[in-house]
Amino acid sequence: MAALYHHPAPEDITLLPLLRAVADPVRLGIICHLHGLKEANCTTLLRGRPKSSMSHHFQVLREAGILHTRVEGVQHRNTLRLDVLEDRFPGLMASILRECPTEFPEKD
Amino acid sequence: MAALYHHPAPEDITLLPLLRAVADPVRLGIICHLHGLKEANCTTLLRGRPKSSMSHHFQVLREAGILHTRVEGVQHRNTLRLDVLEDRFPGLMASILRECPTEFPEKD
DNA sequence: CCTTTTGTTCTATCAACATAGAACAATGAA
DNA sequence: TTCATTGTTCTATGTTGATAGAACAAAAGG
Repeated sequence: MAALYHHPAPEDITLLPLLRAVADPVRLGIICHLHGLKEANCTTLLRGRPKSSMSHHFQVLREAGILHTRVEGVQHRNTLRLDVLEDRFPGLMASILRECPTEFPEKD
Repeated sequence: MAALYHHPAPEDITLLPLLRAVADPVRLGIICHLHGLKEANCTTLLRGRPKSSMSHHFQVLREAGILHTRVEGVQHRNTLRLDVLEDRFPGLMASILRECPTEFPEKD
């Protein structure tokens, strides 16, 4: 596994990549789930999807500045960077999280 | 031209299609420009792009519930549905419009 | 009627991206 | 060391969607 992840600095988080990252049903599900759980690893949110797919989505969210990954032993714990995002784009995540479905969908 | 456009009712505007509509550089530019101009027709925002491309983007924005098109003679005037969007997703458009670039980019 | 302007629809093409299997890497435990 | 667990990386595949030309449609004016 990569020893380190790169988390963009707040000033390097830009709107368009952030919107593109959020505008996907699986990633929106991850966001909502993380909002509820506060912290979760990749496997916890698989829901029948392959690990490689989920790993990809976590990467997109990470590079967009939406979540932070902390390595703890063999697990990688992810949290939303809500404080940073609120600072950078006030009200944006709040308006999205307010709409949070319901349930993180199973695959299919 | 189509005699009528279909504008989704506020309760039929959902988050994911809205985010997908906004998460495009050209459409984000249209939104920001409309925010400044209050009203504009398709041709006004061409910026060297073909009409068919812009017409497509206006359609996506319309079907996502983001803008309203009013036919006036041969021109179709577009406005943001800010009141509806604010009602449906409080703070969302505000946080996006706050980031409005700058300038609507020329093609290339 | 003919022409101009505006914008849509049709169609094709191309690129970006989501999906997913397989191999690999890293940690911890037996 | 050996094995299991976790997650990444590589690679291929398939689908979605943006781009754009061409034909079409509707309105207004001559």
